[in-house]
Amino acid sequence: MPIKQPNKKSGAKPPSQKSVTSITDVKLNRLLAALPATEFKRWLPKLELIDLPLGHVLYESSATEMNVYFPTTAIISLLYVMKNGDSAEIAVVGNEGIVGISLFMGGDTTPSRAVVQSAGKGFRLKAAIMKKEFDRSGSVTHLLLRYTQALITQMAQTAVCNRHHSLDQQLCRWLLLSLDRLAGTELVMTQELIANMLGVRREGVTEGASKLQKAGLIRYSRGRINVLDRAGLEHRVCECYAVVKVEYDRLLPEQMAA
Amino acid sequence: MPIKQPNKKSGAKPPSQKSVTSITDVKLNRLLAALPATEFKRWLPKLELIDLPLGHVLYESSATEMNVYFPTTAIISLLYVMKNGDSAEIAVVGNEGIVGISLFMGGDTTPSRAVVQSAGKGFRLKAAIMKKEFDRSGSVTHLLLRYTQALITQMAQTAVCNRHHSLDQQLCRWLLLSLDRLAGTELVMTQELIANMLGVRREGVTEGASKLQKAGLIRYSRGRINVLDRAGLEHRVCECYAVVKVEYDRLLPEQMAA
DNA sequence: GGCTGTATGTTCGATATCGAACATACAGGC
DNA sequence: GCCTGTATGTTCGATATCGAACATACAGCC
Repeated sequence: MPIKQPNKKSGAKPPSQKSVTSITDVKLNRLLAALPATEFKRWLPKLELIDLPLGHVLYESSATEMNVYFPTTAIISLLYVMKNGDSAEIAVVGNEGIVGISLFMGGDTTPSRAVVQSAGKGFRLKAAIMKKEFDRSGSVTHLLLRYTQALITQMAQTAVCNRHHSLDQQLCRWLLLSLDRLAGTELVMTQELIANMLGVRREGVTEGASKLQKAGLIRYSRGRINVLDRAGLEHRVCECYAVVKVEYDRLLPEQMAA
Repeated sequence: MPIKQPNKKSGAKPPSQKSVTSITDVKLNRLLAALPATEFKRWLPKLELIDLPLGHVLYESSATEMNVYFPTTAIISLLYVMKNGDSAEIAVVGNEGIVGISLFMGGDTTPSRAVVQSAGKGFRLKAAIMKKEFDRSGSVTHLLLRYTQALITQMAQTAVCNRHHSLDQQLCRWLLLSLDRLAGTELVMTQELIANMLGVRREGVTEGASKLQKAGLIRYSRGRINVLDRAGLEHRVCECYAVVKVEYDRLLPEQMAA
């Protein structure tokens, strides 16, 4: 069962793309939507709507992280890059979450990199404001910490999945995780990029995707993947997907799971 | 450079093993030692010293977690167990940390299991008290969150390591992580158990350990491993060990890094 | 000092993924 | 409608780890 998404892409916003922050847009992010009214009102003028183009780096491994981001229609990938250039995604963040948790966790930075995996929009909040707001209200603290725990589960499960499951299964997991964070059924994503995220060879992804296409579950061509049979993917995926999904549903506020 | 440990095992406590909680013992855990004086005094009578024998399960995947634990001389392994019985360690906690973070993160439980990997002692604090104390003082909140971020780094790096590094390198990483959390240079641990933690075959560990022994870095026999050349291990280990080490030193309070 | 259980060692073929090199084929600009 | 770059497909042998079966060897108990 997919996380339902508001039926709205980056479009549907009339000529009013001025500096006025649209409440409707802000509520696309489910953490922001879950804020108590008081906080929501206070945050609103501080939130900057920004474009997140494919490949854009929100923060780099060792750099001081200056802001946090609340994706609305974009998907952000958190990945670790090693000295030799090898990389692996450790978690993915969509409109259910926030990018830059180390800011309120107290570390300011983390050794990971945050990259836009699927283009879209999101809101930015300045570091100083975020820190202050985190401590100011218990509900904000608890909301963000519950989200962080969900994220921890995703990371841990990724570790286990990397150890024990086949590339094919991990590809299904990755497709489903992305699908849950998108409005439609089309992913704009080359196999090369997927390989980078999963930390495997591009050829491996080609083989895996080819099997899925032959089975009629997906259809792809030149950087566009259409999911035709979501249930089919769920049938092939390893248990890791469900474990993470259940934890997200359990930990995130009611209105968010809907 | 190893994390220095107080030179004290489970021994060194005179006939006074009554219900009186020893301040010296409590301070063996570096999070507890870093508490502000006020909190330390308040917590002291609530902390129960307990034995943590090898293999003891502190909490199970789905069970409600009733307490948190501050290891002093014991080492706890956080592992995920899959339906088919395969498992993998996602992080290890020693006297620098706390077991049961999901309690104050707001989830109460996590889909992981906590097992004693190296016998020793630790302090237990009741769930209700922990929750209240977490919210009561900003310094406690921040101390525990900084530790949590360090833990997150360890998990993420484990995920990457599982993906990209050889069994031999991971074995070195595992030995060093354990060594950092022990007083001496001897690990009481069969190769079978190490295999379980790493999520690999026992034979693989035998081969890896055999190489290390032939190289003169360790010596082992029937469940006891002696590290003879720590620097040699550090020379063979992958970068993952250092990344985690640096983050722990950076994030944990001064007196802890010492 | 022999018995027994657990820990470690060794071997086999099977499999998944890798690394590299190269073939095809589509999309968009001109 | 052709050219070119990027995306995808295919093949090769090399390697690491697996799964299973079996051999050895030490420790502690009687």
